[in-house]
Amino acid sequence: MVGLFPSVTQTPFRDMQESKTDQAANSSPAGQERLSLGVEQVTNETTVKTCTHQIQQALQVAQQQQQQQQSGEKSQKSVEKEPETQVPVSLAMMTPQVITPQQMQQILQQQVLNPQQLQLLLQQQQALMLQQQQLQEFYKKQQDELRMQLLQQKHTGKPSKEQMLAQQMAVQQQLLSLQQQHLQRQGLLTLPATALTSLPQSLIPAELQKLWKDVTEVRSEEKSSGDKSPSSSKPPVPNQHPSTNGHHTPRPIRRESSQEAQSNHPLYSHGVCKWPGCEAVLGDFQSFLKHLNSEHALDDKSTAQCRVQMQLAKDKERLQAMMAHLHVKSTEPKQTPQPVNLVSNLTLAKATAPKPTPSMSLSQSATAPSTPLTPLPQTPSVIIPSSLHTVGPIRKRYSDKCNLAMDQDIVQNKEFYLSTEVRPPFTYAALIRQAIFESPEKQLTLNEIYNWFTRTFAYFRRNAATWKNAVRHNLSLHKCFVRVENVKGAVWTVDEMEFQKRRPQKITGSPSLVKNIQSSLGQSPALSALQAVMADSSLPLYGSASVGVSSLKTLVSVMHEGLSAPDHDDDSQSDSSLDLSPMSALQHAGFKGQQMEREYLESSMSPEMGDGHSPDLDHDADYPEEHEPQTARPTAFS
DNA sequence: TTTGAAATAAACACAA
DNA sequence: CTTGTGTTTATTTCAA
Repeated sequence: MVGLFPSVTQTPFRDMQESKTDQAANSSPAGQERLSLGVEQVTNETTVKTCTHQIQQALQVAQQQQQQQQSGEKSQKSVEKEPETQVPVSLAMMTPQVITPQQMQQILQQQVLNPQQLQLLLQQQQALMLQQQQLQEFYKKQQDELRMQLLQQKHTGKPSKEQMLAQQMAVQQQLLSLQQQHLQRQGLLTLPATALTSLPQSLIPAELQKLWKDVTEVRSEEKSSGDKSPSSSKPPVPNQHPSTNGHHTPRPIRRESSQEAQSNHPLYSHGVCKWPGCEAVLGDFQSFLKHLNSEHALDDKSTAQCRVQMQLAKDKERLQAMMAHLHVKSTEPKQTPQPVNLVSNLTLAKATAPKPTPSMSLSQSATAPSTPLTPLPQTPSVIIPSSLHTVGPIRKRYSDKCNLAMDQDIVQNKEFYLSTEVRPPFTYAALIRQAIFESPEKQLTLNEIYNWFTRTFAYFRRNAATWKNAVRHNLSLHKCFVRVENVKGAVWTVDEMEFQKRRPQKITGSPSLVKNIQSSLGQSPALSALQAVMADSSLPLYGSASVGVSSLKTLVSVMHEGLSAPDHDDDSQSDSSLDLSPMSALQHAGFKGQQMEREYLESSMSPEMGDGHSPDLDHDADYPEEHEPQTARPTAFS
């Protein structure tokens, strides 16, 4: 892809093309972060290893802050914003944050952290350690189970890394919910004092307590002497992790309570305080506020509880990252960075594809959220960030040859395609054919074909002018598409004979990939699409996950808008609601050879095939026709 | 290096 | 005149 960049030159349409190319090229800084997600992140042990790293990060952050403060600039903003949102969070994505006392001591000695930061670190540490303990238990248990299952599989079939990962993923999922239940049941954290006593010695020596004490003392001093904390002057940052380095974990809550005018307080619902483990019943909102201020004020306990919640969130993100990881690299764990070179990434992705992935079922189900195996509704959203850049032309598609595979793919990955702007790995011709086949009458008007595209693929909700043109072009170009005139106008049908005729001609896409499909039909081309997408993606998946998918999405679309110039319509929103109805009926009842043949014989040009069919092609019209006051006219230049 | 298929862009015709 | 539809041509990219 990149390779083509410099070569694009002489055409009169260069402008447009370049803009496209830019999009593609833009996606280059890809997977630096991605690489850091190793297989081992599932295991708990690694968390310890990374402590040092974390500390270093923390130090850096702290130093940064110090410099800023010293430089006399109004540092509040940056102090609060930058470190909180950037460094630590992405860091946190990787591992739970646990700091050894020694490290803590070191920080203290270096005095790069202010007391508040220290306090937070400590609190965080405590909460996390507690949690880690619990986690460890679960992990152990689950991993044992895993082992058992794998052993069993060894007898029945070949186990694969992917399967294992999938299971780990499932485990992680389970874990998350278990964790939540667990913690909530316990009223999470009667902490920290009680918790401290039960923590593993290796992690929680008296030393730490001492440090803690020091810190709290300092803090109270500061407090009394006039706390000019950022929080007092700064508007709250929504969605911000009060995390890692953050001053004032409880800040958001406090602010909320003071500002709160509406009663849709996130911590207040149906007369019950939703503070973790609280559940206090409070008649009205006022008393809730009082309760909030008195019971959940800025204290150690609250802080720790916040930490835990944060950790839960992080774990959730971790899970998502894992899932994303599995999508991308299900064939090859070591698909390394190559951040710039899309080509090599793509090649790599392709190169790995041949290896028949026995676990296709995994990726399949993973990409199809509707599948029982992966009930996680957010599945697509994990992928969204990367796929947001409308992936440019991936010249790796399944030819029409793999009709069956394609059908299956589309069906099985319907939600995936619907929610993710991945280019479907099929040719326009194949897609058009599919669209027509899915219609009850095996015929569609042009507009209905358009609708099918937008309805079925998120990808085709952009650049309408482009792909619509392509659709028309394909309809005209290929003999296999027959225009039939009827009362209502013209509809398009598929001449399957013709279609079959051209099939053997060629197979686009890597042969091995195709072979793969042929050999096991259940496989998911979406995987390859995904791979391509991920390879193309410029978004550091992990860094981004910490930002939050939705905000990221916004960000990316902004980027996208800024870069990709001329044509795209914003028609996509409304129809995200549309649902499975037409698709579920889509077990297209095979091809009626005779019908098509007849039409074929009548020659592709005969107007008035009559038949009066198409009584109701309007199953398309049921859909809120999203978009499209949009002009199909090229707006790019004039 | 050649070649064919597909994607993309665009010009043009024509009817509503 | 605009828009949607349909046809055609040219160019580019990719993979065999």
